[in-house]
Amino acid sequence: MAPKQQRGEATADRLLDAALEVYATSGRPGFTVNAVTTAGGVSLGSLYHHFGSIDGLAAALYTRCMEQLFDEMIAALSRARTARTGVRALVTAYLRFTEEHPDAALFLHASAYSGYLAAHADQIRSAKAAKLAVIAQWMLPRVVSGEIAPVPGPVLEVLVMGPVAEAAHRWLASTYDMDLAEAARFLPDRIWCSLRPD
Amino acid sequence: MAPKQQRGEATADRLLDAALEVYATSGRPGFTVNAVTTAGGVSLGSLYHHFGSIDGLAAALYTRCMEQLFDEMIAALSRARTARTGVRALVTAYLRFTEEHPDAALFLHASAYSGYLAAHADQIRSAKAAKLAVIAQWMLPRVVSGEIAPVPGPVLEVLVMGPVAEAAHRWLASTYDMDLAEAARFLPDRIWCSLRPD
DNA sequence: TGTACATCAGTGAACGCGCGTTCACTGATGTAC
DNA sequence: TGTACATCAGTGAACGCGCGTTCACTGATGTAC
Repeated sequence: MAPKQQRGEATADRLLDAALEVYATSGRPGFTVNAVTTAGGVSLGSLYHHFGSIDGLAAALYTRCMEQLFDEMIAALSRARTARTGVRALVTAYLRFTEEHPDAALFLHASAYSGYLAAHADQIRSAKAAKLAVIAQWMLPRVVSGEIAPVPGPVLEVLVMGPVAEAAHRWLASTYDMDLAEAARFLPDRIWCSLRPD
Repeated sequence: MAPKQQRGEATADRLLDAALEVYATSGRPGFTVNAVTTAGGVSLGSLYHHFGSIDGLAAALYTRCMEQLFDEMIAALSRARTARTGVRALVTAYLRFTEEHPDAALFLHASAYSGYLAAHADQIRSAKAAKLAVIAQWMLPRVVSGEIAPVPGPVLEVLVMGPVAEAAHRWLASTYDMDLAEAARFLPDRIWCSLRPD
C-alpha cells in the first residue's frame, strides 16, 4: 500500500487527484472505479495495486483532505497568543480552507456516514487524533487557566467547529444561500462570545 | 403519488417505516428497493406505484423526518417568552428529538449531499421553508428589538443550529465520544451567549 | 561496470452479482344509476 | 338495494446495465555480486 518507488507514489497521487475531481464533478453516484481511473489516465489494476479497493482509495483521499485542513488550522493557531485570537484563527482558517479548496471541503463533509469511513475507521481515527492533539494542547491549558469558559472538551469542540462546519456545509450544498464572507465577518466574534468566561 | 384510498396511505406509511428501519440497520449500502419492500412486507410494484422510484421514497422519508423535527422545535419555541428561553428551547428540542428518534435523526444527517435531495429539491425546499418561516417569525422581531445580537439571518441560523447539529452528528456517528446529556447541559447556555447582545 | 534476478508498478479483458426499473396482470375499492 | 364499471392498489417475474473486483500477464526499477 505504501509505494516503494517514486513513480508508484506519483500514480497514487494522480489517482487521488482524479478521485477528488470526479467527486466534485459527478458527486457520489459518479464516483466509480472506471470514472476515477479514466480521469487519472491510469488502468484499473493500478487502482487496486495501490489502494486495494475503491473504499481504500476514498479513505486515503479523506485522510489527505482532512490532514490538509488540520494543518492549515494548526498553522493559524500557532501564530495566536491569546485564547480569543486563537479561536478566531481556527474559525477563519476553516472558512478560508473551504473557500480555497471547495472540492476537498465538499469531500470531507459528504464523507460523513459513508461506508469507507467505517471500514477504515482505525487508520482515519488515529490520523485525526494526531492533529487534534495539537489543537487540544493549545486549548486545554487556557480552559484550566480560566481564559476560556469551563466546558468539557467535546462541548468545546462542538461550540467552535459547529457553526463553522454548518456555514461551510450550507455554502457547499448551495441549497441554502450562505455567504462565506458574511460568515467570516460575524462568526469569529460570535463564537468567541460563546466561549468567553462570564 | 398522493394515495386516494386509505389502504394506499397505510401501505405508503409502511414503506416509509420500513425504509427508516432498513437505513438504521444496514446504512446506505443496504438501502435498496428489495430490502425496503421485504422489510415492509410489500411488493416491488407497490413501492413504484406510490413513490415512483427509490429516490422518490427517500425524498418522502426525508420530508417526513424533517417536518417531525421542525414540529417539535416549533412546539417548544411557542411556549417560550423571552429570546433566551426561546433559543434554549430550540436547542433542547433538537437534542431531545435526536435522542428519542435516533433513526430519523440519522437519516436526516446522512441525507446531506445525497442524490435524492437534489432530485426533489423543490418539494423539499418548500416544505422546509414553510416550517422555517414560523421560526423566523419568532426570532427576527427579537433581533430588531435588540434582544438578540444584530447578525444576518443565515448567520443566526448557523450559530443556533451549528453546535447542536454537530453534537447530534458526533453522537450519531459514534466515532466520537459525544455525551448528549452533557451537550444538553452546556449548549443551551453557551449558544445563548453567542447571540446575546454585548 | 555489467549481469541476473527479485520486487514493484501497471495493464485491461473478463466475470458475476445485485441493483433499479418495467410491465402485464389480478384484486380491491369507490361510484353512478 | 343491486349491478356495472372505472379507478386505485398491489403483485412479482423478467430485464439490462454497470458496478467492483479478479487475474494472468508485461514492463520498469532497484539490488546483489
